[in-house]
Amino acid sequence: MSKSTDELFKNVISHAKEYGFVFPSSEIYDGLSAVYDYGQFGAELKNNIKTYWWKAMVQMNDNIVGIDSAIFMHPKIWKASGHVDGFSDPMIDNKDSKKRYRADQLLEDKIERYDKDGKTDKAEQLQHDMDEALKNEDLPRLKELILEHEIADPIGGTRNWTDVRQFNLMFSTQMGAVADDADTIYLRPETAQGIFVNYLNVQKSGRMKIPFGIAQIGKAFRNEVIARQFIIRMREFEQMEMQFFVRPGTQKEWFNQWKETRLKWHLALGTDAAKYRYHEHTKLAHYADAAYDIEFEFPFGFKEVEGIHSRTDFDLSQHQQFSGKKMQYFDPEVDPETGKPYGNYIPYVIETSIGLDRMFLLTMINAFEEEDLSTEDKQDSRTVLRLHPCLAPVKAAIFPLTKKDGLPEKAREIMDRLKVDFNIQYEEKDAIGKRYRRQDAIGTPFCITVDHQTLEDDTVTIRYRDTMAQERVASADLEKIIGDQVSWRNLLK
RNA sequence: GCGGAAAUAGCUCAGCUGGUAGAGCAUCAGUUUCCCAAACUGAAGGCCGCGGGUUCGAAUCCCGUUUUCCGCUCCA
Repeated sequence: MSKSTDELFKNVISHAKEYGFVFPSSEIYDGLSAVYDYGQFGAELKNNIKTYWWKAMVQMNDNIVGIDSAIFMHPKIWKASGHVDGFSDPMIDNKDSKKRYRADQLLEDKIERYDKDGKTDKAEQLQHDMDEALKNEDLPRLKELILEHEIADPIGGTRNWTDVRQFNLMFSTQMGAVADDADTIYLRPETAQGIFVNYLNVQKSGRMKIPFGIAQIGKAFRNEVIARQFIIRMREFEQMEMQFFVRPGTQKEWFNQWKETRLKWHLALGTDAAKYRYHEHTKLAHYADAAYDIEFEFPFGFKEVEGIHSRTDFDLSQHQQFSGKKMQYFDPEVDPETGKPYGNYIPYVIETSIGLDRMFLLTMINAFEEEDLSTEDKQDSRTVLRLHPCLAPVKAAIFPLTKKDGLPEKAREIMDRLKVDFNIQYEEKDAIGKRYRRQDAIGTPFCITVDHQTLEDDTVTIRYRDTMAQERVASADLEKIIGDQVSWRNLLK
């Protein structure tokens, strides 16, 4: 990482905190690792990003509908999805080789070796001890066993082990007043399952015909071993996901289409296309038959912002098996090859899944500029967030040029008119230039100044964030001028 | 998780070999000015991340801990 990009990232983080975009969670108590809160402008920006996504996905596609499923779900769902078995392992690290192993697998290997060597007594004893320890979730005991049986790192060969730790990516809690294993439920580690388990409800109640999609925006939780780089990897984060249900055999086409559609969504914001790239997964997850990430070049390198995955019929099949409910869809359309309807099948799924917090950070980094405005006479600079007007937290700020002569009253009158349509700020403190710069720092695209001429002919000046140029316009035209610029039409057309 | 670095005002940082806590910007009140960081006057803001230890005395030295950043590792 070069020094300047490193600086950029730090400056964005400082800026985000200083101007009320992102704060460390629980900061007065020293913060909580990898948890962040959105401040007054951050919340607005985040909501605008959500709106852009929701409109582009749900409103603009008549075959996609949106839902909002609960964070708590039946625990069996996570068994069906593979999350329970995939992510609750006792792990141990070797301090010399820095390799991490599953503690139970190291012991299993040892048992096998005892068996091979004819030491069946030892094998049985160890098996018994291990089962006991696993059952009781006695992690110190697992380490004792590893030490007792002199198990060495298969790669490094040393026995310099850390303690055994339970790695479970899912947060768990108890439902019901009595703490009992049977009542353990999880905070969802992804929003996708909320869509899969509602697939039948939506399809039937909405009379949806394949191909169709279900979209959702919501929080997900992962107990990451390490979480760093600001809001790139958080323990509580927000996803915007869409699962698109298609006829088996057509998944490739749809996959390619969504891959392109989603990148276009990003580029419509005016981001430099060179900052984006696709990354193809070569090692596919157990559920996928194709997977691409859309990556963005953050100051610390390319990072995944969005994933487009072809999930086959894995999830719906699993839920059919675990729930005992049929997940099939009857497709009445006639197959030209056979001349008969396609009939019953479990749909294949194309998933688009974007990390909202990452999108937020991307937007901030992309918009952030420390512009040098120095002239020969004096040094000058400004910090400006060049946010797309649709995403800007505050659409316009209204300033009376001075605090006297009835200008504040006039300015407030205009604000009261505009605030019905737009998020507006009013400021009368400090010199006009300073107020302009303050608004630049939070990305407000327009500043409207009420001066003495306003009282005579009802015109105001409008000053543009990006060019810093000013224009005199009729106050009555403001709704149209601002409205045109912040209209979602600019992004969705 | 391992290794490295850091933590002092809202932000950026200074604070020497231990001896009363500092600056710039920002904030608030006022005067003045008025179209791009104005000036002046005044004010507020600090458990020097937290806990222990050494010391007559710790922001400063030592130990622990929390949080953050960097590298590895991890991320179905």
